[in-house]
Amino acid sequence: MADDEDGGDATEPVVGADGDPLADEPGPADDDALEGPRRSTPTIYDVAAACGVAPSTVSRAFSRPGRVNAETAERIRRVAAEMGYRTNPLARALPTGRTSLLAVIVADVTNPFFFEIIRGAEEAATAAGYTLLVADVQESVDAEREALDRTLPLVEGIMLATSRMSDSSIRVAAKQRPTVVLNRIMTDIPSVVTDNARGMRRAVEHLAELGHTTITYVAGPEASWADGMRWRSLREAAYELEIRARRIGPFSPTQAGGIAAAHVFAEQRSSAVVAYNDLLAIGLMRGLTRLGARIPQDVSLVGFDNIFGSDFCTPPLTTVAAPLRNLGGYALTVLLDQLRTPSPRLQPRREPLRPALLPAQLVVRGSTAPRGRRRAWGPSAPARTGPGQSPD
Amino acid sequence: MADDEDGGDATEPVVGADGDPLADEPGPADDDALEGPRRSTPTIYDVAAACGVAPSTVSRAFSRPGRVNAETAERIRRVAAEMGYRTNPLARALPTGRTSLLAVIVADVTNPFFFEIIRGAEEAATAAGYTLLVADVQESVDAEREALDRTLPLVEGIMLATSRMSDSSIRVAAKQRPTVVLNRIMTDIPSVVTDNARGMRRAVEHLAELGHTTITYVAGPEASWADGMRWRSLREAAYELEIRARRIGPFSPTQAGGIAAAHVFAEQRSSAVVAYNDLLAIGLMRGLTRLGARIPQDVSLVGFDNIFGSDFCTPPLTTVAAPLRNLGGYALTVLLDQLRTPSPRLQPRREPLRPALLPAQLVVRGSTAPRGRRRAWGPSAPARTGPGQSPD
DNA sequence: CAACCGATGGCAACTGGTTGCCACTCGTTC
DNA sequence: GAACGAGTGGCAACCAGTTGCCATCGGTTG
Repeated sequence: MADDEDGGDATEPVVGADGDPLADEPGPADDDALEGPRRSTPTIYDVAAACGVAPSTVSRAFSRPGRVNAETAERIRRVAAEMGYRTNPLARALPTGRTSLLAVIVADVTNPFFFEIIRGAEEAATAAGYTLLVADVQESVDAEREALDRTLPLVEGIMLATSRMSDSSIRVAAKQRPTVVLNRIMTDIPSVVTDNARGMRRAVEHLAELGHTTITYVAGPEASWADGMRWRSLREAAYELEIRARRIGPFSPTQAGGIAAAHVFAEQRSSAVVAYNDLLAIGLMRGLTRLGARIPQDVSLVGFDNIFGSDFCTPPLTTVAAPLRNLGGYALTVLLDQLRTPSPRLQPRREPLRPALLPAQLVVRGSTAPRGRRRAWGPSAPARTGPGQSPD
Repeated sequence: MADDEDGGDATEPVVGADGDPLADEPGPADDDALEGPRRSTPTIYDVAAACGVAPSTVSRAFSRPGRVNAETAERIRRVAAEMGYRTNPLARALPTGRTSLLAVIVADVTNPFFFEIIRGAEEAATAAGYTLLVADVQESVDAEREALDRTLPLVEGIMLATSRMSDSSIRVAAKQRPTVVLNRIMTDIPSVVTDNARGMRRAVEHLAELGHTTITYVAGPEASWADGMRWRSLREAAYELEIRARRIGPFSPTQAGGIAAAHVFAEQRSSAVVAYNDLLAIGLMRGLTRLGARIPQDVSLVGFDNIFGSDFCTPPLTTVAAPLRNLGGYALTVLLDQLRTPSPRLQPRREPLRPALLPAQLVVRGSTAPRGRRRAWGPSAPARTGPGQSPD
């Protein structure tokens, strides 16, 4: 988070695009530096000539420490620096295949769930000398396949953060490049996931301690693995703690979905709710508030993921925090490990690969409270005249 | 926004990373596909041999429509498709320099200000057949320079979304590749900015219509161009509409900065506030609420940018919406224009380049209201016992 | 003194496309 | 019948590095 945009000086309130921003009327005087902008960067051949050595020696001076006499290497490096030599990554990549690029494919860059994942991955990649290529596929399987097609030949490895593709499509990709999947478990491809089960367990314990005896799970999309997993975990935890568990949904995991869920929930209430994710929880919060319920006095609400914004909705959301930054960073580490050990990929294995489970953490904020006595709210309840809800 | 993460099946609650995820105990039976994973993709040479033509003909069949006899070309394409030939982008890029890559350097991927910008840029890039490389520089000038070093030789053009570097550093980069800057105006490099002046004007008019007579501007970072511009525009608009304008700050444009600003503001109040950006505004909102002020009854609050979350804080924030998606998309278009017209870059020009100003839009939500009568709030006011603010 | 060896540097092939230029064919025109 | 020109295809150079292999050299060992 932190700093923000710079801005433009608008002393010239000119609106609209320049028709041809680069049109340059042929001037008489200032064409002195005719071939100025054409200066291309020097190559190892130029450096070699300047040093009186062979190009291969220059190449080795940079990429094979020790292979060249120390003094010679030093001289070459000095001359190269003076000439402003920079090795051309494309030329290096062609024979070696080492592009120093990694790709992360995210389902939706505008979903705050991914921000910290990208940040974590980028950090780890940069630290390891790699550049990260972020591709947004806007929740489309076709776009994902195309992005993969485009980037696969370019990169040394790929990280699929929440792929929408089938397992077999993922395997096809993994056959070509080292691959790691996030938030999804595959037995033949390294996986990194949040420990949803434990996170849910913590959430249920928290609600139980507050005296709640029935929990409603507001489900996300049916196709989501996480959704199934969270619901199962909730049920198991509730069983152990002797609490009733119910389920409504599925709903789209968006604010709109949450608002829709609020109406369904109003028909079959409970004092506590766990939502599939924060976006849904926030929508639910808005919907319930509009229906006259007070949170957390009437309904305690728990979300999942701890995305940006879950701390400044009102009340701030209690949520099971996914270790987003670590998720991205750790997944990238797994990818780097694969790059370092050039073992045959996707060999049929005796025992399935075990996923890495990263711990979730329950962040208790303002949306959960001890169970109060029952109170009327909702469409059928008498209109409230409390301190004005904002006209939204 | 929309869909969200998939999830892992946690029937096997195994924690931690696999030591060596790819270690494969040498099995006796399944090594039949010995050179299976080693199959490299076919090249134009393979295709040429299969077709009985020269490699150059294959190359032209793909990249020079019409240059090759239609039947021959068709045959080549068919055979290539059968063999699964895909042109190697690296090999193509080496002689031509056409990598089909563009880079966008953002100051902070976790800042919601950038989400839609990235999305817009990525959309435009993909549509034009380019792949977008997103680099996050975490607000660090050094990291930005390094990211630039790393990506410049790889890409065909760069988009600097809110660069922290000096103008001259940007010019150095622009000398090497077509460049466009966002949220910053340079006279010799194409710029795309939000029309802050008009946006601010609309905000001031809105507050004036609500009866406010004094507006406090809560400033962002001093180094920010946008900040200076917004303050100037506010002052000018206020002057014309005969309203008083005041200014406090600078503050860090974060939620924390906003909370700090709340305390300063409490000392010298006014009924209306315009904040440098939404993050600051949201922090301010939280800070003021904690101090006992009611928003919008006691203080009307306007933010800038309309970032993710500004609609679900309480009350929802009235804000000057930057056309984020367009900003990214349009800037990318400008970049593509430069790529298409290979004119000399950065030639000294008679007349300065005019920036493209994209219109902002005032989004009126719940944080602004008609000016009410003065009411006591703040640390000195008698403690309020209103409907419980959540324990945050 | 011969054989050997490690250190060092150069040669040339290789990565996989692109493209300028030339050669050939065939139909047209003077 | 010669000259011309468009349509096609091939040759070979080129992009800028990397790397296997060999030659040379000085020093060491038997």
